[in-house]
Amino acid sequence: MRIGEVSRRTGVSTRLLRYYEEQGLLQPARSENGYRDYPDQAVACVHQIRGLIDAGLSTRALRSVIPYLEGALTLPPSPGPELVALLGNELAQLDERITCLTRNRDAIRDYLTASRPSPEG
DNA sequence: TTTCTAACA
DNA sequence: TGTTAGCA
Repeated sequence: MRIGEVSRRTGVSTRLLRYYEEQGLLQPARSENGYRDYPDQAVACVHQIRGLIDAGLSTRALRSVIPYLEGALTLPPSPGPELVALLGNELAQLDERITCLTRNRDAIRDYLTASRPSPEG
C-alpha cells in the first residue's frame, strides 16, 4: 500500500512516515513511479514504533531494535559494546520514568480516594 | 489526486 | 513536525 493509506490506518502523518524511513526505522519498497510501497505489516510496525517512541526511546536506539520487532531475526546479532551501552541507558531512563509515573499515579489516586470518601461523591 | 524531494518555519 | 514549491 502507499504512504497515504499507511497514514490513514495508523494516524501517523505522511511527513512522519517519511522521517521514520530517513531514520532507518522503516524501509518500504519503491514502485516504478517512485512511490513508497508498504507491506500490510507496516501498519502494525508503525504502531509498534509509535509505542516505543511514546515510551521515550530515541530513534537511534530503535534503529537497532527494529529488526527484532519485525521478527526478521531469529538469533540476536552480536551487539557491539556501544549499542549495549546505548540500550542500557535507554532502559535505565525507562525505569526512571516508570518509577516517576508510578509515584504520580499513586499520589493522584490517593488524592481522589481522600477527596471522595463515599461513592456518591 | 496522490506522491516525491527538499527546505523553511 | 507542519507546510510549501514544483514535478510526474
